[in-house]
Amino acid sequence: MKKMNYPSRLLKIESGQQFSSDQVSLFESDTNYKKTLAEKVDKAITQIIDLNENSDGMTYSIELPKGISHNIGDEIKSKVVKELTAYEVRIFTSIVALAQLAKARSELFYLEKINRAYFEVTLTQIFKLMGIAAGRGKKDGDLVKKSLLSLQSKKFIYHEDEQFIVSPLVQIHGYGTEKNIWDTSLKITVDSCFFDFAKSKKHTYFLLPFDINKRLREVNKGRPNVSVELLVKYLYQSKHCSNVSTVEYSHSRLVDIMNLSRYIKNKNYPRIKAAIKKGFETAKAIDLIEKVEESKNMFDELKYVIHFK
DNA sequence: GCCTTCGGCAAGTATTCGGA
DNA sequence: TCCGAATACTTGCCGAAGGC
Repeated sequence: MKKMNYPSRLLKIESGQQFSSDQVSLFESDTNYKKTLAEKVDKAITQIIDLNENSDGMTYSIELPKGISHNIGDEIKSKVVKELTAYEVRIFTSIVALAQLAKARSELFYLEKINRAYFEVTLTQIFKLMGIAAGRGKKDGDLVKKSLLSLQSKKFIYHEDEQFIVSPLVQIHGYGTEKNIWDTSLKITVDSCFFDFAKSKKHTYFLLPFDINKRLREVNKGRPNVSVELLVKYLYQSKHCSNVSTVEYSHSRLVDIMNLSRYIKNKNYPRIKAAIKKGFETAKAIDLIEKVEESKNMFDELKYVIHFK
């Protein structure tokens, strides 16, 4: 198996794009809808603050999707909102791959009542999919463990049928305390958005190479950039879902999907272009795209025409 | 003169390297 | 194999520069 089926829905949640503009306008116009969401979010925030105040060294947090305006003060936000790191994005990729491998071995179990899937993994398996060579030191193990823990203490907001869900996407149940951290089996449950591929809907997933994290590590040294990792996934999605060899992204769309508003917030505008450039350079380096041309769309806005390999 | 933007700095984070 | 140091890169912040 060379490629995994990556659920499009998960990618949307990762990049804060889980609500369409139609849904966003519904939140703004439909008071009932808005109230339901606000109540859920408020409840989650209270819970997070509570947990953080009485915590065991863990930091709990929430991801707020784009377009959903909610009255949360900056002071509260700084306490509860923590953006996804590139490492966490890579963990998502690894977990999707492992869930799929478990499914192929009939070792993935769907728990209907909580709409989650259960399976078991080892740190060695996660390591391999993170692209880190086996037999590395304790420090690397701690790093992966830390990201896993950070992911499970992070709540995401999304939609399941007519229901709002505010919940972690990945949860680890029963961490092994054995000395051999590498081959201890970790009991994991993931939300249903991890296994959308099980349904027969067309284009609810796209193909992503199993060794994508390894390739990304090879071409980019040092601390990884979350925007670059997200763009690469979106480009794989575009390639999978399109019959033509080129695809166009407007500048503002890239700012959205790459979550570049963090630079706008700090007025670091040059970093936006730099991040986009680095994203394309990375995609070229992993042989995903051939070249990118800059052009203008019908609204005279900057757009990028991407030629796939 | 005020506001926006830039660029540099320090702190934080991930990775590699090399000595014990 | 482990651990700290060095390296590479990101991020947040703040003051200086520039435009209106």
